[in-house]
Amino acid sequence: MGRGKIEIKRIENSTNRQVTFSKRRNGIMKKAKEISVLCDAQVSLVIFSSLGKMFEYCSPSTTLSKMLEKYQQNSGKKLWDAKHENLSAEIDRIKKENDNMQIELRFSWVLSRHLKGEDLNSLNPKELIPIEEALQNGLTSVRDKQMDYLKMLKKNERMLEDENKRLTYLLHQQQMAMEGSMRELDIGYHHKDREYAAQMPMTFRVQPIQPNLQGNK
Amino acid sequence: MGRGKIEIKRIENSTNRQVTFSKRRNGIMKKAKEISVLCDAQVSLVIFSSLGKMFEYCSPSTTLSKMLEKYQQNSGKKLWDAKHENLSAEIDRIKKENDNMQIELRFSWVLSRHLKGEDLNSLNPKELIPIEEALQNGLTSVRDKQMDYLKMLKKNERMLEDENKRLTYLLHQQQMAMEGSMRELDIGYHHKDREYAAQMPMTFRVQPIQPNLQGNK
DNA sequence: ACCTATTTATAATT
DNA sequence: TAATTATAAATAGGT
Repeated sequence: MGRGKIEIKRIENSTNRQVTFSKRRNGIMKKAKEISVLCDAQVSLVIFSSLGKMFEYCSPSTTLSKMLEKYQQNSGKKLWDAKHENLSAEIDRIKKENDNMQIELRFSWVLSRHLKGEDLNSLNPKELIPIEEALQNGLTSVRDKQMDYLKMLKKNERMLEDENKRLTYLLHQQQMAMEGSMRELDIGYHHKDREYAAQMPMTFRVQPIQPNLQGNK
Repeated sequence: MGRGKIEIKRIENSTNRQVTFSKRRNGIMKKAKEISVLCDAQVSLVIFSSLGKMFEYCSPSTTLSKMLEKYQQNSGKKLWDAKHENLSAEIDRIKKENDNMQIELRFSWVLSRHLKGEDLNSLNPKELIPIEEALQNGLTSVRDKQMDYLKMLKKNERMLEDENKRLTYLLHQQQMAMEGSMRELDIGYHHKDREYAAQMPMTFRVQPIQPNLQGNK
């Protein structure tokens, strides 16, 4: 069917192979269409080239999905049931995980409730004891922690107060020094001290800090 | 391609159509095989005759399932619709549920830990307050419940003691009555009282109950 | 991609 | 239905 007869075996020359593929692909597609029309048949044809490019034909009266459905009915072979079973298994796995978590959650939830003193009627006196202990311990821990925080705050406060005093003192000293040197340099402007102070940037004005933290004796 | 040219349209003569189908089916199958071999291509071909008979070709290097898998990847079309979609949706749904539960579980777990006085460093002082309150309430509830049980036990104990006294009294009376009537009926057997008592069923012997419950004053 | 000699497929006939 | 055969169609190799 050409200038020379060819053996049906892989064409080693890559270019030739490509060309032949293209020609024969067209040919087979055409044949598929023709048999569909002439013989009222349903044809589905999927071709992948050696480079992975895909080509497809499906008779106009149907779809690939329908064809495959019929295929399964006809052949008894399962095309997507493997996938299907994988998914089902996945579902089972996740559901199990879910159940376990639900149990854990329920457990944790019940414990929380008991620790909050709720739903105690479901417990017998013996079961109340560890709960009571846990609560006692919890309360102790929480109060210890609060005490820690308190101590920390007070310590901080003290440090800030000390630092404040120090700064106040330093600034006062500085101010005194400045006023002193000004008086020496320019006695005439002495009466304008208030104006001068008003022009001074805020950062240089000395204000004793009023801590608003509540210290208890 | 034959003794005469034919138009590509449905062959009305049924026999001719069948014959043509058969011939062309062979032809197309052969072509499919050839392109597979010559061009290193993968071909899947499914044909249904107008009477529903199925014919199939698939390149030896692959299977229909694999081809269809590749088809889906390549085309983005979904072949295994409803069932598959449903399962996937189910998986998504359950996974979401799972995630939510995990979050809840984590939350509940952290709360439990806090209520047990663990991991308190992750809380700031403000957050400690509700925990402390919850613990205080919990402890109160638990102790109330314990007190309830105690009261119930003591009440029970009292009731049992009273009942005991009553029964002891009744039995004693009965015994006295029996001994009296025996003495009247059979004075000669009076000295065999001890033997008689030994043959008496245990249930009729009066024993004062010794409660082993610890009553506090 | 086009051409065309040649092979191949197949429509009509037996 | 199967074989035959004349002819249409497909295509290999060349340009």
